[in-house]
Amino acid sequence: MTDSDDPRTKIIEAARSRFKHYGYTKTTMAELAEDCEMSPGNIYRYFPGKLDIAEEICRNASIQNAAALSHILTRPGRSAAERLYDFLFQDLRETFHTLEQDPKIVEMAHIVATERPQFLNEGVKREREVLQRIIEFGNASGEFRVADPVFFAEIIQSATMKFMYPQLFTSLSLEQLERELKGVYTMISTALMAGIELADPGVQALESLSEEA
Amino acid sequence: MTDSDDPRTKIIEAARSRFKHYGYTKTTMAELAEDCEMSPGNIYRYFPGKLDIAEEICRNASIQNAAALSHILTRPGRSAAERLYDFLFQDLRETFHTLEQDPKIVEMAHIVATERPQFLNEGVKREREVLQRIIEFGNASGEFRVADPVFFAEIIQSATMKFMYPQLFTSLSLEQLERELKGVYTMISTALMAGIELADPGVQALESLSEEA
DNA sequence: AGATTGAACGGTTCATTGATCGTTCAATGG
DNA sequence: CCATTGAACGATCAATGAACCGTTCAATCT
Repeated sequence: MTDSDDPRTKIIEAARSRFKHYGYTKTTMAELAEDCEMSPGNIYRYFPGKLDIAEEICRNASIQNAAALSHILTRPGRSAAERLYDFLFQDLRETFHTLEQDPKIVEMAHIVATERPQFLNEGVKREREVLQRIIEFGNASGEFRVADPVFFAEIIQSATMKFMYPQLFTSLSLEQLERELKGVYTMISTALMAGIELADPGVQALESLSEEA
Repeated sequence: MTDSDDPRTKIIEAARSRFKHYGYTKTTMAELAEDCEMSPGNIYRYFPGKLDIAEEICRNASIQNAAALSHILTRPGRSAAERLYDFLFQDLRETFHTLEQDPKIVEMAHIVATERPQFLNEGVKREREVLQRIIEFGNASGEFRVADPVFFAEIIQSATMKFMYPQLFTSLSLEQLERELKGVYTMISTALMAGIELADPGVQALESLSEEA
């Protein structure tokens, strides 16, 4: 492998292993350096700091997750609604299981999300692009009638936030989450198929509803 | 007033004032007792502990909020969709402003929610009953066609969770939250009007969708 | 000269101790 | 005899100082 010669990937791999087993805070730069057979100072030739190593590990995982989700787009013989269903449930189950079975990963993710608020947006945006393509697929096949797929993808993310970061918000079991997600999915797909006149800047039509009678 | 003679309400009022100005943790039972002109020990004749006083203050606020929301049901000349809109936006604005302008209230609410996990469910249930009646109103007027109003009220709460506890989850401005909420509202009302065959135990029909092709 | 080192720096964390606070209950008062 | 007190108890919190860790950089090596 040409990768393991690259000091950057060597550091990333050593860090991923240590962060997973001992946690981010319990891992010292000295230990990391020893694993890579270099001095602590030398790590800083490849990364600005410890947090940037964790960020890159999380980003790689997020990219891999988004890639797995994008495969839903090319599965043969599925309707747009079915692809949306697959997307939502695959994402829920995937994140639920990773967060469930190791708390050390949760710790790292939480620290990166807190210290680098912009990072979460990246991942959300990556997933939104897949959602958007599912909606456009539905529009093309005649299944959906959505005016603004970009904005509607954002709305779907708003409405399913509870299920995308499961144990951050609630302490519900996977069964309970899936039961509720099925309901939310049915509501979303019903709206998609009914044809929704939703557009991002078109808020004037709604504005009149908020006035007092 | 017959209320101010009652030691319980006297304690609640003194506590609300102190918790609001100095915070829950910074208020001591000794100070509370002094305000009520009694000994610290005597408070325990009326409340099991400090946390129970905070819980009752929060519960009163939640009940008052739910009562204000239930007034939406009797406003004259509004459609069911408009009432749903009022409900969602009134709740967002109300909680946003209280949490925004008083960090001490946020502290108290956060502690009560953490130490008494069941408490949040109470408040959610109170609001759900109002939502349910809005849906039933829409069914009766012919605007909506919802099979299971109780379950669908729960689904609306799942889909609008992001907006009901605004600053717990995101750091978005009120304007951004309202922009997204308008989108989610449009999606919900579209589904409601399209007529949704959603029922709580009816998950078999969806189950087949999750299988691989 | 560029790559690498590892000791030195300063900020943070950690354990220890002393004070404070929520809670209890034997003693007091009515 | 019941309501109320306030001192006493144990748990929690704040303050102190020491150890540790992330980061830097002058010295060293190749």
